[in-house]
Amino acid sequence: MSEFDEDDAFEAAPQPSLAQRAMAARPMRYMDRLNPAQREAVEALEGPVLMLAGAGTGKTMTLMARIAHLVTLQRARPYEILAVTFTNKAAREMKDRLSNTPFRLCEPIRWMGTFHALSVKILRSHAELVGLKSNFTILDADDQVRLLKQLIVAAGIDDKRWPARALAGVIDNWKNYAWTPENVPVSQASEFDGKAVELYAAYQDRLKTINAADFGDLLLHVVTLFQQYPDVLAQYHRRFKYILVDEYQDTNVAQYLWLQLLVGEQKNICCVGDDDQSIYGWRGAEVGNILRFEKDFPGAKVVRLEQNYRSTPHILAAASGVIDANTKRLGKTLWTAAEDGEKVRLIGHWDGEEEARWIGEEVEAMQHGTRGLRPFSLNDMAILVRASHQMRAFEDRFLTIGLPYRVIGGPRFYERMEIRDAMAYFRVATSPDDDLAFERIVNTPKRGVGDKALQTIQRAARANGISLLEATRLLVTSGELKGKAKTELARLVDGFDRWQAAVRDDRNSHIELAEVILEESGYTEMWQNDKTPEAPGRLENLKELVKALEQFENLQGFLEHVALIMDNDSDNDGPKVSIMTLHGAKGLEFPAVFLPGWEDGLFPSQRSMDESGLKGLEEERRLAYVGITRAEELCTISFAANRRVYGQWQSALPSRFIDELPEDHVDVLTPPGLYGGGYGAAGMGNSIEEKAASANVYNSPGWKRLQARSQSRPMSQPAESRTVVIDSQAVSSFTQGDRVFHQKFGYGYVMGIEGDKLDIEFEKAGSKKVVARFVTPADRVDDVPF
DNA sequence: AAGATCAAGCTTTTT
DNA sequence: GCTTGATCTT
Repeated sequence: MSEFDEDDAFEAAPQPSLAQRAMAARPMRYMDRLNPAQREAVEALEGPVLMLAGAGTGKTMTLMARIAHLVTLQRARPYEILAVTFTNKAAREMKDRLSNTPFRLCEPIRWMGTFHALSVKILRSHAELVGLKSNFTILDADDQVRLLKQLIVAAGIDDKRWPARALAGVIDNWKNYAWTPENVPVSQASEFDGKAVELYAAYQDRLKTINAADFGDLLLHVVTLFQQYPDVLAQYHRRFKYILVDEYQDTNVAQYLWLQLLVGEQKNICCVGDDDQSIYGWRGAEVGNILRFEKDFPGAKVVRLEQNYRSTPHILAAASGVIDANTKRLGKTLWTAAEDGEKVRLIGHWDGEEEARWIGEEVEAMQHGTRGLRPFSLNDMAILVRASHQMRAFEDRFLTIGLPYRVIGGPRFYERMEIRDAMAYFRVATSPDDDLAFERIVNTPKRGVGDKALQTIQRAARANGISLLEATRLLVTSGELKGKAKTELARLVDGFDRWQAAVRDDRNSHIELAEVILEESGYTEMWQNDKTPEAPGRLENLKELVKALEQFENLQGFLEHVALIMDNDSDNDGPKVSIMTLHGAKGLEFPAVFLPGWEDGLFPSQRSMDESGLKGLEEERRLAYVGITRAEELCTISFAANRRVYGQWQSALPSRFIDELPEDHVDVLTPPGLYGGGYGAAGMGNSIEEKAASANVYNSPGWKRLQARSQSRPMSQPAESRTVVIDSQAVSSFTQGDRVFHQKFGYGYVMGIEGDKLDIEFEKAGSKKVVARFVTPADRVDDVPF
């Protein structure tokens, strides 16, 4: 891979690059945009620096200016800088922005990426030293659990009582602490019925034989590599003159060690973070790392960025009010020069559906400008939820009213069955020892291989110490397999021989190769013969998969990308409102933000509080802080009295965080469901009091205060009625009884037509009212909308 | 061995 | 309520 080319330059003397000379002509323009604190952070190049950067204080810009400064002053060449980010998104964004004005580094910072991505890069060069081959595959959580399950069963443990997922959790956690099986402290011995350490060791063994690493291993292996091979570490010390770390508050112990090892004598490390935005404690992140920085690096310079350029004063004040309730903080005071703007809006709803309905209408209204607000593009609006299952209510609603949306971080492209299958083929082709992948596709498409045949193969593999693929080859030639399974498997082994040879021969186009594999294996054919409504979509996805290959040099590079980078960046067509989790929203900003589901138990999440007590609650509070500070101009918080959980109705109290919002900065909107905003309440005979009593909701301090506030204010107008733009052509192209197809609901029949909506009885999803243009006649499923 | 029917567990967050 | 995995039936 080309990334490794500069290894040749490992020991070369620094030469001013073209980029540097270009910069010298127009020196340090990036400095012009910085405020004094930011400038201070940029200019403190030598020695350890901690940059405490509050939300929206221009952290990324400062970080990039620092990189530009290092290069301009020729302290380091771009490849001598190690820049670690927490997400791939952040890495990509920085790379993009660094290639533009005013930074304009023509030469990219090659060593910029997540801990995991950088670890892979390091491990590919030294895999043998940690017991892997350089073409090792990266297992995702799913593979990991499947492998562990095999080991649990093999150990004669009841996997019902001791589920593999739980063990995976334990092992992940240990890896977060960089504990190898030998290093797990005795205090942990009782985990998983006292079998965890033993199973962990077996798991690590197994990973080596199938030439694979899980996510935790990527960090762990680098740490052990550096600990055991000082000469290797010394190479990297010589290379990396400066280290920058983003989101330092999110680092776990393993990452902390990773950094400690990599920092050279000069301690040129700059860590950027915000303790108030530490929201990954559950994943092993240690806020302690950032709190302890000055102890770890005596003489460290600490710079605080406190001027916020993102949000209005009301929004900042609301966020501060919430986060102030936390106890352990380094302490920052955000301020802004911006004008007042709108207060944070707060609204209660009867149930989750009404909340979704209201937000849907509000989003539509805001597109055109409502309540004296400016119009907002859909791209400028986002709905941030605590847990991903909350997304469904919005998806359903938006689909029904035809509001374009995009789900960020939802079920991902690569997690789909067909993509995982296809990748399993690619994995075996590039890494023949990958038994897990082989197992996945050995009978997909159906090759007449059942439990019995598979067990025979596994036994042969274990007996001879070979991979499943080799074992299959053995059994096919020895004639131990019979019938359909024999001929089909012979073909499969044959196929892999050819494909593996093709992988090794780099004259081949990997794109064509991928197509050949999917074709010759019969995988594409399998879906072509499939008559279920999903089949066309799956074929479409496979095409997209092959198309995605274009951006990579080879199959392995692609597999690595998919394993590490889990986003589907595809849809940029037309404005859409975003739906994502609060965690997924970190680092993003939107002019208008909706924060639904502020109910105790949901947010703060009951589970967090049960498992981690006050610590958990404070992390939830930081999450609330992150949510509010995503908003630039308008922030709307809402809660529902009732919500369906597990299909069961449950009522909840408004979140305790609502009580923490400072009154002066909040505008209480009248709950439409309770005060005649349109749905439910009017004319149904059940008074507000009855509803309140039955739900036992409105006795909380939060609700009482809410009522007190709303009485002192004029009721705001219900969202003005809009004329719906009807695509009459689309409606009229359907008649009752038509068979239709819908992207989400599948096939169904038109039962009636109402305005621009069709009343459809879906085969799977039941009866729904759906906007006509989201439906296609069933005989034309090829050109589905979206 | 493949398809069908039934039960359980799930809903925190992600590299 | 939904999906996944396990068991049953052909």
